[in-house]
Amino acid sequence: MSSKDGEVTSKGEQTRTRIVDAAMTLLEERGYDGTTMRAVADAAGVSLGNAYYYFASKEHLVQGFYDRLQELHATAAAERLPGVDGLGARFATSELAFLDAAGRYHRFAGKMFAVAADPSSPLNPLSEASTPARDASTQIMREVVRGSTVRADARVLEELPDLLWLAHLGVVLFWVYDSSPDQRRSRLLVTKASPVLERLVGLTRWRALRPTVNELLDLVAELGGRSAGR
Amino acid sequence: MSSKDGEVTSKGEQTRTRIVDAAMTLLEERGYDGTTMRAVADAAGVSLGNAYYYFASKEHLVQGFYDRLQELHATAAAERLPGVDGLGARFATSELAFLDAAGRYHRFAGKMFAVAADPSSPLNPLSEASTPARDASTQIMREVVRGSTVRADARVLEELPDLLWLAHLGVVLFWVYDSSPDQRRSRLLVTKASPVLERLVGLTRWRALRPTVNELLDLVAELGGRSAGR
DNA sequence: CGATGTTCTTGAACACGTTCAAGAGCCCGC
DNA sequence: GCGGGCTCTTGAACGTGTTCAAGAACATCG
Repeated sequence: MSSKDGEVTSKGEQTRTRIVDAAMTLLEERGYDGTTMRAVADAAGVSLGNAYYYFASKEHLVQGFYDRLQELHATAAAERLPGVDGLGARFATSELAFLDAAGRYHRFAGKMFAVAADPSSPLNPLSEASTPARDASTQIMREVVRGSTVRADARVLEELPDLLWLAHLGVVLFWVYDSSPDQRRSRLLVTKASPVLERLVGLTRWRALRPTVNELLDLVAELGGRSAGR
Repeated sequence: MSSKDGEVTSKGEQTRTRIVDAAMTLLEERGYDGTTMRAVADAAGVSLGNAYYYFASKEHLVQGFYDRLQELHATAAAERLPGVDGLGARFATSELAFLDAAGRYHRFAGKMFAVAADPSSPLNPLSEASTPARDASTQIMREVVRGSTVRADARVLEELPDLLWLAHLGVVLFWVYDSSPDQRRSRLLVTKASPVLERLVGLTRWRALRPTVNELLDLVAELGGRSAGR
């Protein structure tokens, strides 16, 4: 693949990194629209065409940012989770970690989200290209569930990480649209909703609710974690 | 407003309509990206700049399409709802009406959705510009609830139209990402989920669930129907 | 060393969404 | 009729994301 040896940073890889670094700086400085491919190329010291040699599109370039945000979330969550017990508290911890990590990028989160919402975009959370990012995210939720002392219906317990991932998407959605200062309302949502979530999960052990719970789970299972894809 | 009399179609209004018509035809024929502003202007028999006199942006133009789709949904739902009794059945009827009306545009629904997902877009369901469309949509849900024989907790009953609107957004979301032939899975979702939804609503009358239900409603109320906006 | 194929780089070009100054058409009061 | 102020219309221009043919730099093999 490379000329030299097993060294990770071939010439091309270095250029690629320079481009991503330039892009991240500009994204934070000028937002999505302000970050033109020409500006990125200039800042990275390469020609416009060269940037396209490494990244098929602006969206592919932005995915680099997206992946890094995911990492920040995973790291922060792993740091804070130990010692936290209840399911609700653990979920809240994870989500607050996300809000802290993502806060500085909130101003262009909307644009990012819009780009990601396109099913044909590589940034789409359900797309092939972001399978790693999605897996990393559900992994966090698995950790949230595993360390908790929650009791629930067995099937629910099994599906819980995926369900929490959906809840996380909901939080992200709310956060993206949150125009309150410092996104306080998003934090409010997380702290208020988490106990309710825990209570709901606990309720699934009730005999009388079993049929309804099973109906719900069947529904989720049948429609598949991979949403509506074939 | 117009030169003539109370006639609805002034010169400008006619041109505006011609442009929207051209846009809808092209959207169905060529998809979102294929529908260039130049092509729309050509098809409508006006200059490019003229199209921008009537629509501030491509997104605003597409909103014309969006509004019409909403109308089609409302009309179709109003046609089919009479005689349908249960809440689940009524919701399913409304949603299937939507799926039928929207089906032909599914191929570019993703792009539309992506554009709409941008908080700064006029197409965004929570934006100022789409207040009418949103109201029209919740109106359908009010009708779904009003005609039904559902029994539920009083507060739930009051919030139900808004909650069903959220459920509708969920259906739309699923549909957008539905790549199954003829979007069969979306229809499956609607037919399977509607009875579960009815059952859940019915459960809210249980004494034992009252605290949890109230917690949930408080949460929804506090965070506001207008999502995270101030 | 020299030839050959691969990787990397360039700048020009294209179509697009959008803006804008300029003008055409129209209506009203005089 | 005619001036003045609207509404409506135009075409050129700008900056954008993206493509592409061409060449430079480099690696590999004889």
